[in-house]
Amino acid sequence: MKTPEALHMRQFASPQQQLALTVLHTASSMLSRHRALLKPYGVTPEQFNILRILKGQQGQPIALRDISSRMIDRNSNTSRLIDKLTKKDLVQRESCPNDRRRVDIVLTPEGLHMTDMLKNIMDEEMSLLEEVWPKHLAEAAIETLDAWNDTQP
Amino acid sequence: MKTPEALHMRQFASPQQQLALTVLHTASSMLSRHRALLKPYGVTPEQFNILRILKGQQGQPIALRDISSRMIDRNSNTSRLIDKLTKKDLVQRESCPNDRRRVDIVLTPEGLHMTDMLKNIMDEEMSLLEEVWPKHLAEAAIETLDAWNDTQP
DNA sequence: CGCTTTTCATTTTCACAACATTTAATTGTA
DNA sequence: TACAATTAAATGTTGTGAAAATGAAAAGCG
Repeated sequence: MKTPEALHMRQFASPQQQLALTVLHTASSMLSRHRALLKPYGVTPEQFNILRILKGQQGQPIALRDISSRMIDRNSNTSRLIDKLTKKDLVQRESCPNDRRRVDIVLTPEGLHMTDMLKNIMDEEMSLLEEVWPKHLAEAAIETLDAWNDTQP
Repeated sequence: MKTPEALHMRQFASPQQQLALTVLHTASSMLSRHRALLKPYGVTPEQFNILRILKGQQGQPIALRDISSRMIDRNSNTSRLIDKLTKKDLVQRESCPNDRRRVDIVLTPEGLHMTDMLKNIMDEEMSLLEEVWPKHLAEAAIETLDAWNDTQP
């Protein structure tokens, strides 16, 4: 269902305002799908975001603070999310010898396995997008949205 | 900051996947701004969403159920959000004579006043988008995103 | 050195989302 | 008409995001 229909809005103040609402609505809808896809595995999209970042580290430890700064949602409570992942034995905290304030995080073997599996599921979901969005239109939309993101600190 | 820089991602699996992450990141960033803008008035974006829907009704009552169906985030607990707004005397519950299960919601005069003020603030915020997004690019991005939304129920 | 400031992680508080259950009213149907 | 099924809203519980407060360690500086 397209955004105007979904929000029961016949007309918008401007195309720019309509795009803003469309972005918010689309993100909410995508996130719902991701949540449902990951749910059977007891992992939330926010937790998967962390797993994905850790996988990108290829075994190299990364400080909690640096995980936070790379997350889609900057303000989430990373400490608590790491707690959850630790309880599931997917990640492990390690003390950082040269700076005792820091806490390094690494994937456990089990966490790596889980991440690989979830990544397959999410990649499959993402590949559906390729049938909906022609490459050049996707690239154009990225440029448009990032033009705004670039005005933000 | 553009999305790849913000997420510290050098490259993406596909432009489509990059767009998905860009949409999620943009929405999160926009919502943060809205939250901060509305905060001085003790209203959250979710609550403002309801106020905006009610204003669109132009004084005509609307059932709680119909508010839910028009919200950007479909999953929110509208009953409780209405509670918050009622406590602030911004909206009022009214019994619906032809169906006593339903509860009609209307803006109070104070709520209308508050909504007008907040709408001005949000419209000003939205007008900044007009400087960033040329009209035709905004229209193109809307079409692209809604092509995906249209595949969703 | 000693002191303040900054940085990093955790904890806390509040608001909302997710999901299940409950209560009440209406509809459908034998 | 009786009664089950459905619908609407409220409520209870748990988890989580947002933002601020707290505590501990390091850095900066007179």
